[in-house]
Amino acid sequence: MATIVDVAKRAGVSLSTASDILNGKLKGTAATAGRVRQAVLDLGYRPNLLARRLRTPKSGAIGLVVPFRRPIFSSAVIADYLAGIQAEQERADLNLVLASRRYEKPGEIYGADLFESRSVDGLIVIATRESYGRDVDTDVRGLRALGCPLVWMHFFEGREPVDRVTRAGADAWHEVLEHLAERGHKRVGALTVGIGLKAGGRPNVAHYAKRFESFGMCTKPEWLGAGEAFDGGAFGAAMEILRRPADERPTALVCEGDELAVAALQAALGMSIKVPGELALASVTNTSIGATAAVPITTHGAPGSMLGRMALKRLAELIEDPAQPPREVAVPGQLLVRAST
Amino acid sequence: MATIVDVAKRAGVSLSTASDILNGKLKGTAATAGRVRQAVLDLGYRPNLLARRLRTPKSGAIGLVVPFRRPIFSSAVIADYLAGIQAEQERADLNLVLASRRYEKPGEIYGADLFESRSVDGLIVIATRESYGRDVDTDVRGLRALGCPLVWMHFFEGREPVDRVTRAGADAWHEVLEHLAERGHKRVGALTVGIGLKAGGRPNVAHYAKRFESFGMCTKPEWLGAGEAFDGGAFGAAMEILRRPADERPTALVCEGDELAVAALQAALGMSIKVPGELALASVTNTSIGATAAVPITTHGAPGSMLGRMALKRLAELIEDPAQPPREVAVPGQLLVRAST
DNA sequence: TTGCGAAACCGAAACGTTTCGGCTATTATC
DNA sequence: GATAATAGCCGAAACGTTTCGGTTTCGCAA
Repeated sequence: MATIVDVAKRAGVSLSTASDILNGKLKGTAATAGRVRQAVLDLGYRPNLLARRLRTPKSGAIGLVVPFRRPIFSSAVIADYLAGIQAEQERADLNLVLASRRYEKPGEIYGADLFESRSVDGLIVIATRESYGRDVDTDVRGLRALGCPLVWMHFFEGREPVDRVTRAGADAWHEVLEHLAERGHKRVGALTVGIGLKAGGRPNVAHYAKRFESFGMCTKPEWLGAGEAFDGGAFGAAMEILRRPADERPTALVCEGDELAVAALQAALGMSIKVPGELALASVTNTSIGATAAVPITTHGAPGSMLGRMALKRLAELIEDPAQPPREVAVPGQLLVRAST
Repeated sequence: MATIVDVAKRAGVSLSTASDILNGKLKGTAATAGRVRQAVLDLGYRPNLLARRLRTPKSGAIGLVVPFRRPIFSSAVIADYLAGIQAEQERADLNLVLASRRYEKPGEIYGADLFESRSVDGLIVIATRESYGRDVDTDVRGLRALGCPLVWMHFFEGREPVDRVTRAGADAWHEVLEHLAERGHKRVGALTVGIGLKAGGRPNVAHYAKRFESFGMCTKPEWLGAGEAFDGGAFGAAMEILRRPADERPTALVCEGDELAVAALQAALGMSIKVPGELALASVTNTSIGATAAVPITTHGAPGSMLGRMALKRLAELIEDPAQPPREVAVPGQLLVRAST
């Protein structure tokens, strides 16, 4: 394969001139510049990124750590993040290196191997429920000690300050409930996987109840264990709720994410319950699948792809200037009223 | 960060000795070897892979091309492949570089940029429906011209010979139908996305019908446009089928993949149709989600993760010895009878 | 014509490895 | 105890870039 030396030789210039011209450091005579560019075309020269990166300290790639046990990419939320990251990556001309391992050997730190071997300039960690129980503070400290730029996404249960991209989420429940209250709903159910409002993986039932009461609603929240939601559990839970007699059954259901809402939608349609006529459905976490459901789901918040973009942008900043103090980027959300309410 | 020079200096040996010892090319005296290893620990030395790969012609990474428009990772099939690829990658100690772009600029070849810049040693292309209509032969030829080791997965509509990993799939329909015939089913429906049996994206209805007839079954296949399946379309189609009066409704439903079968399952459960009592369900493409459904789905074929593993293994072979003629690795499948029939 | 600043161009060094050929010390063989 | 074979160790070159510092050339004003 052609190297820059071949190009230079063919163009009749020195190696450094060729390099400078190709990198725009030197304009050069119209004649020389032309010869160099022509030589590139003739020889089909493509710079060897390995060599380039060896010289310039950046690797031009970022690592994506998605600790997983099940095939985690099948989650709509993660897929949305990924879509955003990829879109931004294409713009920024960075490579994306997957490090979706389990990192469960003792002492192993999320993605540290990639950074230490200079394969990547920084990391995006998308911590899923799989990392529950893990002492993520150790990861954060370990990576900081290495000087590894890091942006954390999704669940974080540590105490260490760390750069994160989150949804400005505390208001989602509020705004969705408000919306349902305006529509006159009094009996409202909740379908959640039992995380998000309180650390530890269990829903704070009292907390839910209080929020609902403040809108004059009564509720009976239903939740699923972590993971169940993906295995048809959400569908079953929705069926359970909807099988109640019509005057006990909620007139609206707030779900933690669009995936749950879609499951509930399918349960309702299967039981010939009209949406939104007999059952309104809303989700508090916007996901791409909500928009394309049989009845598009009212939801809240910025799309996950936006969060992905922000994460990559922030990481690029950190790589540029690693000395910045950790900062949480909260992407503001808003209510997206769709057909399901 | 410490380099191998620092290690050598600290251990009091020459650079090349340190390198040889660390790479096992040289055993060395117990004393020297010990000093070198200790120096590595003391300094926290990690080899700079960029430099290593510059010297040795391998990059130690493979590229994963998943042309996508929608967030494609949310497909259970792709997620399964990925899981297998990752499992194998972890074993083989290769990096995985994502190139999930659209590659839709004219003349752009799947993943060629990655290979030309020596970022990867080879490519796995997972062509989804998104690449329909693309002239994939150009991609195959282009990559071959570059000398890029290549393994193709999933849909392939080209003529060029190419290394592929496929399911030994033609028999899946046969075996599943046979199984249902043994169970005494006469009225069997089919739910498919309309590809696989014939190029061009349309199902060959006559072909289906003939197969069914050979088992003494009558059928009325139902199909969905590409993409619809993911947007709740499968669920709707299943509902449509199941709403027919009980003596017209099929007693069994064969679905193209577990995802469709799960959608049908949910539709059935919602309509209080017992599975498998009143409706048997089977899929002809094994996917991880079928096993964990509310009623585990009878399915056929090797799991997608196995295909992923095979693809990576084959690619590793090709990287080792690129001169091999293209070969199709067909992973044999078998019927997996589960609760749904 | 002279002087001067800017631009063009070049050679060499550097990035951190691996590897090749050669030298020396050690061990094995007779 | 002499010689051959082996293992230990080393210096230098190489991988393909970018970049630094320098020299030459050019164009323009005085």
